[in-house]
Amino acid sequence: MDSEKEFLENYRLEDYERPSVTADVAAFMIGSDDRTSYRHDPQNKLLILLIKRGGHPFKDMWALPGGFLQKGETIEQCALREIEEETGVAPSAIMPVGVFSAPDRDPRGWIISNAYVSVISEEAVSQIGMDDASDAQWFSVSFDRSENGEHHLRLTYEDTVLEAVLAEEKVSFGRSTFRIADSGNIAFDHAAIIASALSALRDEARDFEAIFDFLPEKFTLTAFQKVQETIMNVSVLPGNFRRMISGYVEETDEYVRGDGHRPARLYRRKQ
Amino acid sequence: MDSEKEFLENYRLEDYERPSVTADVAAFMIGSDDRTSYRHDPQNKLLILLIKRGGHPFKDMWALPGGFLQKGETIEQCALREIEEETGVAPSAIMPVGVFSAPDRDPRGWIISNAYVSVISEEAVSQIGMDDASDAQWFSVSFDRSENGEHHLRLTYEDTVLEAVLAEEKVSFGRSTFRIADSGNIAFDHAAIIASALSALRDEARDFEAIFDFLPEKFTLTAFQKVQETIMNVSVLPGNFRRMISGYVEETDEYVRGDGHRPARLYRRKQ
DNA sequence: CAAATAGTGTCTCTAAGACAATATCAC
DNA sequence: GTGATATTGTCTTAGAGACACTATTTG
Repeated sequence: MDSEKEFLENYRLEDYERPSVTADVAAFMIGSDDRTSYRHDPQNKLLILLIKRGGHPFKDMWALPGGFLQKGETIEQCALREIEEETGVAPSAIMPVGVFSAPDRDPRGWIISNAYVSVISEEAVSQIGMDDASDAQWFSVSFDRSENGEHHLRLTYEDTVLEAVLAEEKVSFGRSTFRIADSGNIAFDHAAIIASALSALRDEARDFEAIFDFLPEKFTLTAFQKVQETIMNVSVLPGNFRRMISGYVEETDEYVRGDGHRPARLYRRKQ
Repeated sequence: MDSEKEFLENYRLEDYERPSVTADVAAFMIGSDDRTSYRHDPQNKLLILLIKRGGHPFKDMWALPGGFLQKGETIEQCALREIEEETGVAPSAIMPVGVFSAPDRDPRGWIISNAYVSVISEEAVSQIGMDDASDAQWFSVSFDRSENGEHHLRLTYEDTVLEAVLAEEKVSFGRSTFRIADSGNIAFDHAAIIASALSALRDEARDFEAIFDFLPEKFTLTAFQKVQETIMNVSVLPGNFRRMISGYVEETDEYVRGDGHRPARLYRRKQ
């Protein structure tokens, strides 16, 4: 096994005038904690898929799933293909986040990354199952703004904690990008990509449409609300939430029972 | 001057595994009509910059300004550079719209386009001036949804009318893309890029932040409102508009007089 | 019955839409 | 004065936040 230095000396993108192009995907899922009592409903967690790198550069560090654009496919197809290769599941939704093209972002050379957010429903993944020893794992996500305006991204999987610090930089059109102050041992510039992906996800989740992609076809309104709260990191009073989404969903005749409290009606997406 | 067929036979992107990467920019400006009477304020028009192609493919057709990503620059820098090369003016704002990567979108070969929206203030452009015989011209824009759900994009400059028809296709996250039904003699897939750019611009203009990029430092509230209405293609009662933006602007002590009616106070962006 | 969630109703507050009324200038 | 835009104020309405109250289940 050669050193990273040796590896980089031997690795050489030939000097054409074209960059290599990749798609990197921030794939999110909503997971559930164990329930603490027979009647207490479980808490939700926002999870993101990371891959442990097997080779140089950034060997043994965690990175977003992604890969090179191949001839004959679109960049969206590339992003979908990469997620399916890693999880065995096709994401129910995909959305572009931005293009990361700083010339020095990849030590191998001139490689630009098209970043995507994708969303996978919990039931699809649980049917596949994921090996604990696998190099692909779901990390629990927290992303908050601290007092001094810095953003702290914290990704946790069992004993592994990746904690990155990012500075938000306002650019035109009222948009913002993230500059890495501390990569927290996340490979490449992926800490910044994850921060942008979370921002994009939260922006979209405000109009409820993105939420359905996390849910099965039929769901309780409380499940809907918990997903929304997990993504947005806010909380709404249940009565008000029901009123807000009433136009987006329709009743079914089915109920969920056996949870130690009043059964909840199942709803589905309207239209 | 050889034919397009001959040109394509001689043009050959060598068969590496990497695409060529371009930035194409939809650069918008707000222009003014002539005033119809001494006391009537001029109407506004939304304008977009197009370049007449001098070479194959799509020779003599109109296209968005753009060009190839060069080593050592980011894709945003490439987009800014292309606009400045064509207009002599640096855009006051730039925003990514999407990546267009269909394998057959460019007859020269595998070329993917990073699309950007940019905004240029009228005063900057009018100082430069633009030659009527130039291959770069500002086209007036109209973009509407017809009864059957199709979108009609109409770009006009003097006698030249480009009229494209696009179908809106819903993709995940409540987003939509445009498929070209009739390119209207706009080069490449640029009709779809322009439609996406207009959608993105209208999305952003809803929170007023994007509007400031079209305006000089000091402006009247009516000028602000007209820009917003021109972009969004809606109209608001003046009294209500003033109330809505009151939090975003602050008064100056200056007034605009000489327009055949009551002078208007100049405002500036707050903060 | 207790604890938990499911579901309904109502009061308040804010922001947007409609619209009326006044102000001020160039000609 | 006339016709245009500038500016302010008020009435109404729609929707979100707060909160109280009832309903229904499991252990």
